[in-house]
Order: sequence, then C-alpha cells, then structure tokens
Amino acid sequence: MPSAHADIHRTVRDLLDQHDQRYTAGRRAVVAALADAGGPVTLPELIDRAPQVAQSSAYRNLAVMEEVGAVRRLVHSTEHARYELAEHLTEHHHHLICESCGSVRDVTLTPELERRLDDAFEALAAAEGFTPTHHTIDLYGRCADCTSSA
Amino acid sequence: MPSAHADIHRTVRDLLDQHDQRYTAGRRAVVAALADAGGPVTLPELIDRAPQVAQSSAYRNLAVMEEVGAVRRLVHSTEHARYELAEHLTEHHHHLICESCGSVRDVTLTPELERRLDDAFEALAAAEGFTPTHHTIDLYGRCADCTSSA
DNA sequence: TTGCTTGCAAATGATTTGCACTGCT
DNA sequence: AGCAGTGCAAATCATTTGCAAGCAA
Repeated sequence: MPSAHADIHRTVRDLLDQHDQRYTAGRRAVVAALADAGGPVTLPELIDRAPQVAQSSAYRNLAVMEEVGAVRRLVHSTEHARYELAEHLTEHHHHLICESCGSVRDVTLTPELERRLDDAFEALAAAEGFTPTHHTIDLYGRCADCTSSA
Repeated sequence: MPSAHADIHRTVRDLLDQHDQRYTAGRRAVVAALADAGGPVTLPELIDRAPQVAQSSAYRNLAVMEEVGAVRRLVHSTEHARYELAEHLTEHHHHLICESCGSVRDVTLTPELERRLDDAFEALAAAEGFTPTHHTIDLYGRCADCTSSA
C-alpha cells in the first residue's frame, strides 16, 4: 500500500513547493523509508530501505528536506547521524538511547509535563536573552534487548 | 591561582587511580582548561587554553577521562564535539544551544522540576524495560549575541 | 534550452591510530 | 628496566562536493 503515507507525502510536497524545491522520486523514497522506519535511522539503514537512492543523493535530499523543515537530523555520537521526519509530520516526542547498541526509540511525555517544561524553558530563555525554537530530551541507558543479553 | 580547582583535581586523580591510570601534567592541563572554560568546549578551544597539549594527546586524554567518568563528551553537530567535566565535578545541568553560532551555555532547572522529570523518566523506562543512566535536555534557539547582531 | 537532480568518484575534516621517543615508577 | 604517555604524521570514516549526464519545466 504505497498510499499509506499519503498525508505525509502531501505535507512534504507542500513544504518543498514553498521553497521552490521539487518532490522527486528519490525524495519520495527517502520520505517513505523514514515513515516506515518508525524511528530515527542512520544513513546506511535508510539506504537499505531505499536502495534505489545513491548515498550522495540521500545525503543531499536529507539536507534539502531538513532545510525546508520536513526532516530532522539527530546527532548523538561521532558515528552516523540519525534522521527522522520532522515533528510536523509525526508528533512531539523524545528519545531513549541505548548506550550499548546505539538504538534509538521514540517516547512521549504527558502533555501536562511538556507544558510545565515549556513554561520553565520560556522563563529560562527570557532570563538569558535566548530565543528558543525547540527542545530535545534524551534518556540514555540500556535497552531491554541489551539488558537481557548482558 | 593554580589551586583554584584543587578539589576537582583531587577527584579526577581518584577516578584515574581507580582505573590504574596516571594523572599526568597533560591530563591536569586538560582538566584545568575544562574547569576554567565554564561550559562545554570544542577541541580547538581546549587546545587554545592548553597549548602545551598536542592535539592527539588531548583527544586521547579526553577519551581516557571520559572512560573513568571524569569528562563528558557532547555531540550536537557533525562538526566538533564538545567536552565538559562530568557532573560529579560540577552539578547537574542542561544546555542552551545557539543554532546560529553553535555556542553552548549551561543552565539548571529547579530541583522540583528535575524531580518530576526523574519520576516521569523512571515510569517511562520501566514501561519499556529500559534501564536509564542519565538524561540530557537541550534547548535550541538563538543566543542573545546572535539575536542582537541579526 | 535552462536549470535542478543524480551518481560516481574525489575531496574534506574531525577523530583515531602506528610508531618511535620520553618520562614515570 | 619496563611500561604508560606523548607527539608527529599517516590512516579512517562519515559526510560533502566537483563534475558530467539525465530530466523536468
């Protein structure tokens, strides 16, 4: 079912249009791969899921789509960065990062706690003359798989 | 006043001792530079502050001290990583990251909010079978300097 | 045509490593 | 002496970029 992510594709196309960028087959493949992955993926993982796309094109397409706000790049280590769809296309979430195997899972906090955090961040930012755009919360530790196979 | 950070040096020495590592002049210089910096620094910045230390030695010393828990490495971008003293040696804090100039400032939340976060994280982790070791909160935006010189 | 996109291969740049040398212990 | 730490230069590896060819407006 290639239309499972029809809404996502439409939104990405709109974002690209607004920036005079085309939504090519390669870009669609990248977006589909990100949507299917269900979590942030590295470039090698992305290419496994979309082998038609050359590595350099994948990097370039991700960069363009990050520019227009369709994709977000996460950097947690010196190894491969990870890419996910922007929160417009998913929902606000945070990450559980396994320090053993490097896997990353999405999690959400309660809206109430998020609201409290936002309030605290606003206050902090105001005191510092800082203009916040967004925040990330990463929880580091050991995932279930790595714990059981310790 | 080279003894301004006497307590820090003592703690780092202990950590190194426990792992059969020496606290050499080079390592002391790295720690002093980190302590003086008052925030996470990149390797070039570190070397500016401790020019006696060769680049490769700085990398190696930081790696060793990260191993023993004296130093923490932050990776926010594909460029230079940043290094700071571990929280044993400072205090629990988070980061304001300027998306324009890349600078990083330390900030703290209220103990009460941190406690609520910890509770939420524990609950989350338990539900996922995840064993958390620590968390990071990064606030991205535009720093005061970059805002005024926009 | 005109210009954006692509794929390949080469370049870049942060970090790592091999190796010979210095300095603790 | 014996081994850990250092500095230099060379190697790595993710990511970026130059360039020629393909495609869409």
